[in-house]
Amino acid sequence: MLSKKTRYALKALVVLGKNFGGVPIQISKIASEEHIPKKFLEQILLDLRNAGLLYSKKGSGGGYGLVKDPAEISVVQILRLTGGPVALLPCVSLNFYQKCDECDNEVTCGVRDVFVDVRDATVKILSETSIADVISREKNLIENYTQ
Amino acid sequence: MLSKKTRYALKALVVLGKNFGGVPIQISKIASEEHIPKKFLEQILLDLRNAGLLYSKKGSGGGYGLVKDPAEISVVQILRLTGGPVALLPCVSLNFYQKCDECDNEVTCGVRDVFVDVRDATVKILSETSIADVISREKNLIENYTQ
DNA sequence: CAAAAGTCTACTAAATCTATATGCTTTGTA
DNA sequence: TACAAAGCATATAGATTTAGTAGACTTTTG
Repeated sequence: MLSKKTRYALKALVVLGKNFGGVPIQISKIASEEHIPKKFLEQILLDLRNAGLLYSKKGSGGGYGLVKDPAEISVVQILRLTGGPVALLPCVSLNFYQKCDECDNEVTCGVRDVFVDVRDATVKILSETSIADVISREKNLIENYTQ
Repeated sequence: MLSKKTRYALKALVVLGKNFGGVPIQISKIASEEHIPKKFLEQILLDLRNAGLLYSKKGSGGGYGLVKDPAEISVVQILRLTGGPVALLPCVSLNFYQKCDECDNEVTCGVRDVFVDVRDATVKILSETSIADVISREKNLIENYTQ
């Protein structure tokens, strides 16, 4: 399960992605639109800023914006930035690897082997999907929904 | 991430699967072989028994065994039994669905849409993989490893 | 200068997960 | 028949993580 942090980050990036090229958007605006606790969102956006994904502008008229085109930001990148391992087992995680304490030899572990496949499938989807893709999916969904 | 409970369950089922058709195996044996806290494993196997997956035999010479052929037990089934939602978002989970509190309309949520795909890919793999498959994967891995 | 907005750190509350403890029941066998 | 082996069941403790809150500070604009 993704953490709320990750979910909120994705939601916020979609908002910022739609606004790419425009004037900065305030945390409080994103927070109220997306029903995210403002103080929590502050921390999250700060993280994303420190990771180089967002720029920020202080003072009146300030806010946040994407540094890169939303098409250049993959969903998997956000999961990793916000601390969410993609893999379902620590011993299978590419970026948050941890040895299984209960495993004698993980190289010959059948369970692990299965979850390597799961990880690969997940990473494939999430690395091929950008924030721009999420936005366009949303557009399609709204079209079909209101039809 | 899968819980320890789920991991231990899978490990134990692999042991029991290898022994399918034989005499019952004791909790303590599985626990020591797989480095699983015995008391914890007791609870887990009890759950699996109550779910109809295992039979148990009390008293001296007792233990646990699989009710069904390991080829008939899918990995996804174990995840679900041991409380591990397969999906990465609650609003996408087939068996542990929960509404996203922050979402106005989940039907038109682009983020959700992406994770539906992830879920489908994961469920496909995990439902097509049985305990017997895990065992045969393990055999192959050992062969290649010792070569 | 005042208000708007982000920055930074610390803390707390709640939930969940992992593990342990305790006492019980059933079964086989000496 | 007594005793030991083994599972059954529930309660509880401890640890970890997550989610959210608080408060004081800095920068920018008007």
